[in-house]
Formats: sequence, structure tokens, C-alpha cells
Amino acid sequence: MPSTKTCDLKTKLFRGLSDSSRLAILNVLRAKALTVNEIVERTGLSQSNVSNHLACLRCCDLVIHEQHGRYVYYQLSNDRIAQLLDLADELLAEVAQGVSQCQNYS
Amino acid sequence: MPSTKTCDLKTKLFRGLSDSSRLAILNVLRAKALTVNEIVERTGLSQSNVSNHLACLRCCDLVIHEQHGRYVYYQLSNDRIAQLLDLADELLAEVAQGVSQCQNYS
DNA sequence: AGAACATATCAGTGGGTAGTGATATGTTCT
DNA sequence: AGAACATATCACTACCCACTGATATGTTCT
Repeated sequence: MPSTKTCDLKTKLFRGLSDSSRLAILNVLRAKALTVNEIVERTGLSQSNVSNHLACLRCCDLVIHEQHGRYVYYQLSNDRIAQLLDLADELLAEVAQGVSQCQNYS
Repeated sequence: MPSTKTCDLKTKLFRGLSDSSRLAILNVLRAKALTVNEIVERTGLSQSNVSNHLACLRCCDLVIHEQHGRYVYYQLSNDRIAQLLDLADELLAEVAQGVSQCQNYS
């Protein structure tokens, strides 16, 4: 059974995933490594917003980046991230309606 | 590839998991079904706090409840929830340090 | 060197939400 | 019926965090 400390870290990990911008970024990165601008185009988010969130995701070791010339390529750092997203989809397949209706948060 | 709508729902699902109280509740429920009071004792949270979060988790179909006399037993609704928590632990095993250091949120 | 492009950083603000306390509802005793 | 227990509901407040806009840093051209 996870300790309190591990639980708090897990809370923080999930908080990293509980933002629509960050999740959109992780989602477009599932296909392949992308530059910041490509991420901006595909998500429709502003550049500074994407960059801010990338800093967060990078700091949390959820993505890694590689500078190629003046472009910076980002990709998922770990296969388990995609697995986690997949598993979340599977769970959602069964609880989507409930989650959708829940009024406690948006 | 998940649609925007699915992504938003996933965001909401993760938001459900991104609170230390809710995660603590889900965590103690992994062992077995518990009454509200047992959850209160094991998590150290206040009764109203636990009850509020249980309402949220119940609404999201993440837990189910059964009334037995004056006690209400709660349990996880779906095996994938525990799987998701396990997978998060596995991912954390590799990114814990980064997550821990990240200053973007607490 | 300077211009154009690509990305990062930072401070400020507004909106959302978690926790508390009081109270309501529901159940099982005597 | 009434008391004691178990749980749920609700309104309020304080805090946290996501987005924006401006600007800084870094890179590759001519």
C-alpha cells in the first residue's frame, strides 16, 4: 500500500494530467515528436500557453526535449504515459456519463 | 486518437484523481469496502470532507455505495481504477524526482 | 551585424474549488 | 417516541492556478 508521501506525489502527477491544455499537448505528442509550433498549431493554444505548460511537463519529466537548430522537439518521456492515457480512456468508456454529469468541478 | 470531447472528459477524470483527499479515499478503498466512518478514521480527514468527496466520487461513478443498516459501505466501482493507480505508481517510480521538484503547482 | 524566426520566461489577474461548520436526513436502539 | 448514532447537504471563504501579454533568449539566415 502506498505511503502518504507516495500518495501526495501521485496527487501531483494526476494534477499534471488534469489540465485540458497539458492533456491536449500530451495527446498530440502520442503520435510523434513535435516542435513547439507544431504543438501550437495542432492544439490551437497560444504559444506562451503551450510553452508554459511544456515547461511544467518537462520539469515533471513527462516530456523530453531535443534542440535541432532553432527548433525544439518534444516527445513523451515514457511509454507508461500513453498507457496511462489509454487506461483512462478504457475507464472512461464505463464511467463517462457519470464524470460528464458531475457538477463538483468543471 | 481521442476527440476533443473525450479529451475534456479525460481532463475531468484526472481532475477527480488530482486531489489528495479523493486519492486517499480511493487508496483506502483498494483493500476492501469500507463505511464512511472507517474511511474517516483511516484517512484522518473530517467527516464532512470525506462525505463531500464521496459524493463527488459517487457522482463520477468511481465508487459505488451500499446501505447496510445505518452504515453505508463504499467500494471502488471498477477494477481499472486500481489499475490506473498502479500504473501511476509505476510511472512515478521513474519520474518521481521531477514531479516532486516541479514548482508549477503544489 | 542585423533581421526574421522559434521558443522561453515572468508577473499580474480572474475564476474555480477544496475545506470548514452548521444543519438536515436517515437508521437503530431502548 | 425519543435518543444516539451514521451520513449527507449546503453555503461561505480563502487560496491556488491557468491564461494572457510583454519581453527576453536563442538560432539561422542574408
